[in-house]
Amino acid sequence: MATMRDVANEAGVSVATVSRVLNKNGYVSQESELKVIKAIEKLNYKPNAVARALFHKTSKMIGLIVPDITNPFFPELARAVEDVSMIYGYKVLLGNSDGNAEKEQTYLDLFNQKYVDGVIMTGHSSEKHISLHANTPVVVLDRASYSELPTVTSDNYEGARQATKLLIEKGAKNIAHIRGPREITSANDRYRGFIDEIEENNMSYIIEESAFNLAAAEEVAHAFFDKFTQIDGIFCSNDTIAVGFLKVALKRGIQIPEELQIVGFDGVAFGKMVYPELTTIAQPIYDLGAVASRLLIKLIENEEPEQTIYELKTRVIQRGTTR
Amino acid sequence: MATMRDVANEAGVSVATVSRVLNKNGYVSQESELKVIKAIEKLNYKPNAVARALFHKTSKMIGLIVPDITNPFFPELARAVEDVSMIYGYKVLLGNSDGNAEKEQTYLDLFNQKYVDGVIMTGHSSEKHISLHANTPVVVLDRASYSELPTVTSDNYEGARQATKLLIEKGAKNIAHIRGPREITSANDRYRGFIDEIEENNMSYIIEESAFNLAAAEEVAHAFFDKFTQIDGIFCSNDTIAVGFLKVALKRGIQIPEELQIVGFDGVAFGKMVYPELTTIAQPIYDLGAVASRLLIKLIENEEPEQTIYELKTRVIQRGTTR
DNA sequence: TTGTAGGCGTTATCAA
DNA sequence: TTGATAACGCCTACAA
Repeated sequence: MATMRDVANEAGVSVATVSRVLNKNGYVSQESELKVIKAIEKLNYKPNAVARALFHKTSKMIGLIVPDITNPFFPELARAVEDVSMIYGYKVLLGNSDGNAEKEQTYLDLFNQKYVDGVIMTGHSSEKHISLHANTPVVVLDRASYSELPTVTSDNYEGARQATKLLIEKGAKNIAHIRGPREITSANDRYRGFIDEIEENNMSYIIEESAFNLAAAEEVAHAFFDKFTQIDGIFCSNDTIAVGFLKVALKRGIQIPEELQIVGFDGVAFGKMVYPELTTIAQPIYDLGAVASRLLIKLIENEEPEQTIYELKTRVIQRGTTR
Repeated sequence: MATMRDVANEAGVSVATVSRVLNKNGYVSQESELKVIKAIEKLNYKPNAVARALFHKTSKMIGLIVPDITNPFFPELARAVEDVSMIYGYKVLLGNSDGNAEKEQTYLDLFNQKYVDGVIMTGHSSEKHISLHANTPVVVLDRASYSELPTVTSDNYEGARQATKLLIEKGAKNIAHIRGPREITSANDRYRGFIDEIEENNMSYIIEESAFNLAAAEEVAHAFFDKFTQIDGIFCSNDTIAVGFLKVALKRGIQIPEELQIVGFDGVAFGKMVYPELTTIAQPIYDLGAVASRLLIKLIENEEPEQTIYELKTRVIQRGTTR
């Protein structure tokens, strides 16, 4: 690897001059500049990011912590973060926390040691624990906004109301909500949205709970269908649960959407892979990531962001599991 | 952030001594060691990874290039890479190449500038282009082994034979193969496996081609079912295509698996989300990533690896789309 | 307009 | 057993 020194020698100037043309600051004659540029090309010189980081205490890297990249919600988010980071010249360091505060802190420490310029945290572990180098900005994604930290979420409450309203409009009379885990803020917001909408319509309802994974959802679904036979509309707290219910319903010969309508939440890709395709409340997943990255980068670069809390709108996607 | 200097001052010794206790090399008295350890704790000192990297020309980071983390095959791979890297003290830098050689090279350059210790490349762009700092090891994942580079793949050829054999065993008489794009090595290997198996059984067959995405697959499927009505078994080059065909078949009222059996390839998570669940040839996705990381780390640490080419076995998973 | 030199935080060499 | 010190590659005063 060629160094600045090599370039300087090749061009017959000092390293300072090379640095000047590289960073376009300070005076440098046309002549010198040309020589330097030629030398750079000839040697295929690329500045050493590590040395730069050491000097600037800044690395042009951002850290991204997700609970589990294997969860279909997060790849799209990660993709967005990477895309926009790249545009602004930032690389992304990835960490899976499994929603575990200790692992989260481990990554935070690692990130600090690497001089990452900022971090995006998603997931639901309590953020009381998080300790980061004082002036490293953090933005929190898809998590409660009870904190002081800049936050980007989608409007889970309103989304849940949309879901419930849709079911009612489509003629469902006996509606159930399968809520997600109580530790997860977004699940709670969706629950509240459901309740408020249904009560405003003076309807009765049923609540069950399931973890956000397929096996759990199927188990809950079996028990559910054994117990309740009159239900003709289900709003599930996310698409995974919805698909679990859909599968079990199909297996039991329940006609979808004629006898039973199902609405999910998230808008992940596999909603289009099942048949009938899943009606769902889509979060703007890519946008969440993109907005979070842009916000973070503004924070990093000390530009005053217009806002520091974003709550993005959800969108109703009507497909085959509603009439 | 406390530096070594601070620790040295606090402990009343020189930075050299601090360095010695940190790296456990060289002589240092019990007494000094204790003082240093205390100072480290008191100041909550963490060594600066960037300075270390600068000195050692090594960063304890590995670069991972995937075509698109959004493609359901890669998150599990990435997770495996991250898990085992973490165990050995390596962090992972992620890049999406979109199968584009130029983007790939961009990441490679970035990685070089950051002193990454090794890189794992997946996807299908030609690797003639790849140029990396001479002694940075690379392992290639899920790609042809026509190269000199250390490679980890699964046995696509044999997997395709398993798929075909299964269809035949289950009584399919008129079998089609929906092959993947011709630029993709694994698609070609699967194609060959299909052909060889079917010819050994003296059966006739039909070949169609589809890109590896749902929309394309559905389109191909519609045209396919318009044209061919006798087909009772389809082996699809990956699970996405298989799900596309399944959806269209279901929509057309074709009984699965009674009238038509479908076998996919990959074993990704959504195969269990559809109903009937997808029968498939599973690649050991997590293992692929884990094996690749371990191999890479051995290469990085100059341990002689036992082998440099791995071809992992696939596994037949019989579910609902076969009898 | 250009070059010299010191420092970013660590490590390793060499004297003491 | 310990401490100066040079070096990793880059950047920025400061001097020339």
